[in-house]
Amino acid sequence: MPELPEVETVVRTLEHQIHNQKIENVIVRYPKMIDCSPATFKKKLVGQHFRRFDRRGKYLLFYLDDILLVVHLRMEGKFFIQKKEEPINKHIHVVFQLNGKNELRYQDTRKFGRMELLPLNTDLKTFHELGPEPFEEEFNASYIKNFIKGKSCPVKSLLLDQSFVAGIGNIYADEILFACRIRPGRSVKRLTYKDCENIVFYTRDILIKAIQAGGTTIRSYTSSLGVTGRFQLSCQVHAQKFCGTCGNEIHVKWIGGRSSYYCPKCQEK
DNA sequence: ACACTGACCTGCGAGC
DNA sequence: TGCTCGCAGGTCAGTG
Repeated sequence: MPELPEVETVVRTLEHQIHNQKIENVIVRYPKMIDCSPATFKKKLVGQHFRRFDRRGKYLLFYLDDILLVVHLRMEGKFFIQKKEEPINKHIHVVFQLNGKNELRYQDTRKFGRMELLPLNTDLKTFHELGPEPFEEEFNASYIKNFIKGKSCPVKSLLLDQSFVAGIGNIYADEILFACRIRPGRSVKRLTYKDCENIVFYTRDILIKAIQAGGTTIRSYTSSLGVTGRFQLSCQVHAQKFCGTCGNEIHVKWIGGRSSYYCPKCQEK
């Protein structure tokens, strides 16, 4: 699933492939995917060029000449650069026809992804109620201590809360907590200052390693150039049967509406 | 204000 | 074999 590292990989790959390309036409095949009418969407995008590429949390940011196109891939959203004559499968919901032979196609089996158009000067700091980026200095142990004051949720829910820190999803939340030796169900009330320091350290450590892996393991699909960095970080606990460290059986618990994987031996309550 | 639940979607695998 | 059912996961609206 696209979390921060995968979104980062997609952004950098697309930047390489379609920088300065012009949108000549837009076809919206599933209107619920966008935040306005297909006619408006098309009108605002045709004639624009892809000038700059960035990421905020799990959101992809495409800076065009006069407008900002924001895309959230949710669970299964993928971008492909394909030749215009290539057949369009039923899961492709938005097509950006570019100058030249190619199209930028958005595919999303479960139709969960969303696209929106915003002014170029949109304040990304408070955008979608997002918290700091994991690599910003603002995300530190004192910030965490302050954020959890008066709260009582499980620490797993804290990591998934995008207003706490932007970009962590279910898989990396489990991996970060394993590295910190904290059980996902532990209340944030029981986090020590040292735990908070560890959360900051291992969040960055794991995300950096995942980004690096994403940069090197992009898989090409059969007839098209895949732009989704489908890396799979070798997980220690998430979706594993046995602990990568002690070999103990991994437990799965339902926390905050998500399955959470942990090692009862390596991670403390 | 905070915490939890269901809706949004489709494909896949388990169980009958 | 063919059916139903539950699960996967990010975000947000709605409820308690």
